[in-house]
Amino acid sequence: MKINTNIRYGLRAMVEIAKSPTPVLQKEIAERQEISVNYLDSIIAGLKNAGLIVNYEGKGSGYILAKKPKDITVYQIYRAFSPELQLVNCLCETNECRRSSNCPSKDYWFELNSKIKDIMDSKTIEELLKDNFLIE
Amino acid sequence: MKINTNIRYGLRAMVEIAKSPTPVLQKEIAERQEISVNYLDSIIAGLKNAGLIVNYEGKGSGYILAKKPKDITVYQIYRAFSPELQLVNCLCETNECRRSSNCPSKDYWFELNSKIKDIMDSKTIEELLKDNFLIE
DNA sequence: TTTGCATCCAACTAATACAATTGGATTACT
DNA sequence: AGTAATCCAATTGTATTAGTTGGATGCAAA
Repeated sequence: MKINTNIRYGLRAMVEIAKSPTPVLQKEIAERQEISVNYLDSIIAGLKNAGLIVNYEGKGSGYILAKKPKDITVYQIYRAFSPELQLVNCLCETNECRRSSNCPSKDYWFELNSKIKDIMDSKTIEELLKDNFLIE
Repeated sequence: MKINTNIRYGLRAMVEIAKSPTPVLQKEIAERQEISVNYLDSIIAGLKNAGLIVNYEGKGSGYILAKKPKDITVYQIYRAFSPELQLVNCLCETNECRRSSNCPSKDYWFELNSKIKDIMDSKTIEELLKDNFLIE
């Protein structure tokens, strides 16, 4: 069970954009977060595609959040790169196995799945920054 | 984010053993759970190695739980096949990156990591079976 | 003591997923 | 036109995963 690079970098990029008072260039995110500019390409694409960030062209260009930090959750970022969380394949009706209707394991994985989703969906970028600010 | 086959099958095997009033042969687990006997080899080995099941030889042989169902948690089964849950590598001190001390992402992953561990460690085999029995 | 199961164990393979790079196309401001 | 940034597709190398194969070992009934 791991969090993959898309999501890790995606969250870091979002934090970087959220922290900045002015629009941020991809290059700047890459530098500040020490991520390859090229690799960041697909990360930015994912975030943009998911409607989490927008960019303007021309002078003073760069990326900004598409919504308020309090309206962006970690799960939204997760979803920018992956389909709905599905810890085990049999949680999806089309992949159910014959034992499904009476399977303690499946029931448990479903429960865990929901809880993880909840934890990710109840944490916003705003809270993330606030938590961090308190420690500094 | 996925639950791998070792752990899925491991949990199913544990449930199968817990449900049975008498010791269960590997072959029986395989049949009842529709898992290849051979593949089950390594699953059983993991569970046994972790001290979750034991087997006796001779007549009436088979596997039984090494502890009471109420003392076996899902996280123990997880641990039979993997090191401690570590959603992202930088949670481990030896893999920390330079930004670590002030990284909102890391703090969040740590929090999520703990919560997932808690959810897995607070669910016992006993509860798993009880929950399932209520539905039937 | 031989035969038959069942467990035990290591090596191997095929398939997939992951992280990351490359190279080039497009866009739009200067 | 030139430059810088974004956009996009294809490719690579590596690691992980799921699963198979084949055989060694141990025990007990015949």
